[in-house]
Amino acid sequence: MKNLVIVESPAKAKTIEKFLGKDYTVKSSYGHIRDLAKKEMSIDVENQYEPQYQVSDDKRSLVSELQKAVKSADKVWLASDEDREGEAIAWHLQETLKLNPETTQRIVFNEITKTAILHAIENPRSIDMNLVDAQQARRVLDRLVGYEISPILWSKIKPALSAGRVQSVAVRLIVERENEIKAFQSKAYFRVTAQFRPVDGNKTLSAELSRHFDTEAEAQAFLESIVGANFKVSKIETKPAHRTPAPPFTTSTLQQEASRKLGFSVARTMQVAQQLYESGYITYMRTDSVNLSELALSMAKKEIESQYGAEYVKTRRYQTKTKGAQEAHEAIRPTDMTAQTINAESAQRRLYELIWKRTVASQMADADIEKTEMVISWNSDLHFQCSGEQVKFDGFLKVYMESTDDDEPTGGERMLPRLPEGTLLALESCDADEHWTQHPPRYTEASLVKKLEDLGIGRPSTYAPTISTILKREYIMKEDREGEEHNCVSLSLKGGQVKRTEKKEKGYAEKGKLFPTDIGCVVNDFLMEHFENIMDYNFTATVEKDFDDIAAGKKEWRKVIDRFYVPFHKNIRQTQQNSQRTTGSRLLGVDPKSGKNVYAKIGRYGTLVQIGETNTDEKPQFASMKRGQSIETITLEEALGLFALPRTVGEFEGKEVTVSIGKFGPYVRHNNKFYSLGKNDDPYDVELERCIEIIKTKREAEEQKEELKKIYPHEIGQKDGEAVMSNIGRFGPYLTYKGENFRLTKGVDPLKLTLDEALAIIEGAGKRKKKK
DNA sequence: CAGTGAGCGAGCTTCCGCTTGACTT
Repeated sequence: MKNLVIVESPAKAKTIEKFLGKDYTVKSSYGHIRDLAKKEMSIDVENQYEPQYQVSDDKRSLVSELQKAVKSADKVWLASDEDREGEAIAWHLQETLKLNPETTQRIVFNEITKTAILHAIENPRSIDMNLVDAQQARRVLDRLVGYEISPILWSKIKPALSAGRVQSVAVRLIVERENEIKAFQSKAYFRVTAQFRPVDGNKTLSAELSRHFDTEAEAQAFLESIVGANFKVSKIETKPAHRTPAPPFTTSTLQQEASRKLGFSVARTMQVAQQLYESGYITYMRTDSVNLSELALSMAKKEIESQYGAEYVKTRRYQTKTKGAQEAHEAIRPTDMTAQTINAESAQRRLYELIWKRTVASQMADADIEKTEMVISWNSDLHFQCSGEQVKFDGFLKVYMESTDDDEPTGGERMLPRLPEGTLLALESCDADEHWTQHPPRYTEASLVKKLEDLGIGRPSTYAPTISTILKREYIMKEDREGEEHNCVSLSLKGGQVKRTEKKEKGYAEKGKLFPTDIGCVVNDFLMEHFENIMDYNFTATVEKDFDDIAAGKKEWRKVIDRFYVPFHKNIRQTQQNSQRTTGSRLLGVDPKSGKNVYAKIGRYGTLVQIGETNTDEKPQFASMKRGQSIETITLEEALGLFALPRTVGEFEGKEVTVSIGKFGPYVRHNNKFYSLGKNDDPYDVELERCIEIIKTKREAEEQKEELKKIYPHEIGQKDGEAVMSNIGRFGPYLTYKGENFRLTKGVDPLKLTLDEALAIIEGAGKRKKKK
């Protein structure tokens, strides 16, 4: 072996190996190989913030494998990504593998094409320590912030909470949006639409009044005022317009569109995209760049020409405008543009088709549109207006149209009849319909990602994990909510008469929206009070400027960190000493039975209600809140209802049946045995019948288990004097041979396996193990 | 396995950004 190339991703390694030929071996580092140790701070604050790096446990065998490869290579090429993290990965590799900086080649390419790679090989450089230092500053800052603030939350609010530069701001966005919604006052208004017909024609025309009315009386008066009025077209204007396609996908725009068009969660999009990437269908899916390689541009051009004709081609080179973008990769695109679809399972196929359409459309001509605006007047200051549009040349619209985040579906644009100015119109009907103003929309996972990206917070590889972190910490919840119901009045003018009807209407339902929890709100308030600068939406942008200066060699990373850390750490010490324990406590009222106060607050294990005072001789009573209850909305009655557990539901087989909630959730207790309640059972109103059903089901399952115990472990046969056994475990059936376990694929009946079949499975699994 | 919430004090929790395969009984 002459040349060893190390890249970050194994799929990338496979592709590159094909381009480079047999003189090159390409291996992957699987991302970072070293990091600050997880257990403690691992930053020597006293000694210039010296970081203490450590090869992570799961990377140990990989590192020794790389070490071996290095020994048998003449030359090592470090080909990690061309960005801050990639440069650091190269440096960590150089340090860990003890490579000689003099002879080690650092190469970069931001597209995986043969020309780009060969060009890179011809232009090696050495590691850029300024860029590495920028990464070290980023890493150290994030560790200091996360590991110094989190313990304060443990002592002041609740154990196992966390804070960080990215996650805490994400929670803040959701909490603040919820506060806006709470402060929002929905107001009724009347929208007036009218149907006209040209006096000497028969095609009707729908138009909207230029203003809304606040009250029914105003709307009524208006409708009465236009009875018998003479309407005419006072203005008609036709204007040409263009529409341009959206740029190719980045991680964040892919997540947004897959959410809107396919209903995918952010995590699901990334999981499916990873499968497409590993199968070679698309380029790398974690990118902030909208750039397409020259190869991609020409492939797209050819494909559009042959499918739609040359007039549909427009080669476009997009500029990335995202704050803090590092552009180490191409945009997300199909590797083969001639494949409009692929033969794969539904989710992969649909996501692929979305990527294909978006990429191809981005290289297509503008759509030419003709917009028509019409104004209808009568003897009044007000007027009716309508607009229409006609597509003259569809261009990219033939392939793809981006969706929007608006909850309100926009009416399809229609064509207007060409009526000359002065045309007299007859009023067919006019309706004034009551509507209610909508509160600002809550974030979806995807719209939160968009907001974070706009603020320059987080990276393509962390958007999905950030959302799952704040969900896991229970700072936020993902939920559906019905639209608010309103009584809506409709006034309809027809034949000179106004008719009034009234009906209940629901606002737009919200699906998969992000709501803050009590804990999320309390933690957010605490952080806003004590760590305002970290919570500032511009904090990341500000430190990124410093990182850029470090990368440019204008600042020293340790000094940048010192300037941040000294005041930050002082604040940490003061907050730990001076701030009160925060529980978000709210007084609900007085318990009529005992005359004691009832509170709702956060405890060590979640939200709870309490009767009586703490810090008195008499111990207060506690009860956990139910799902869906919150400190802010729970009523005194609901709170008192929570003390109904443990509850006796009746008798079964001569023994009492009680229901309560334990450490592991709600349970039924009978004859000193415990049975977990189902997901949909409410311990506060579950009935005896259902409890007995649960008890019987569990008994049956146990009997079945006993039966299985009689059959297993089952000996299939012997080989080399050792038994081949099958057994049933927690994760399904498996085989045992020579002290090792082998999993069976679904649907295989271990009792029907022959010895030869079993040995084949064992051998197959053994091979896979060796490969690693 | 089937409280816990006060207080005592042991030992635990925690960040962001790169990248995939774990493989249990």
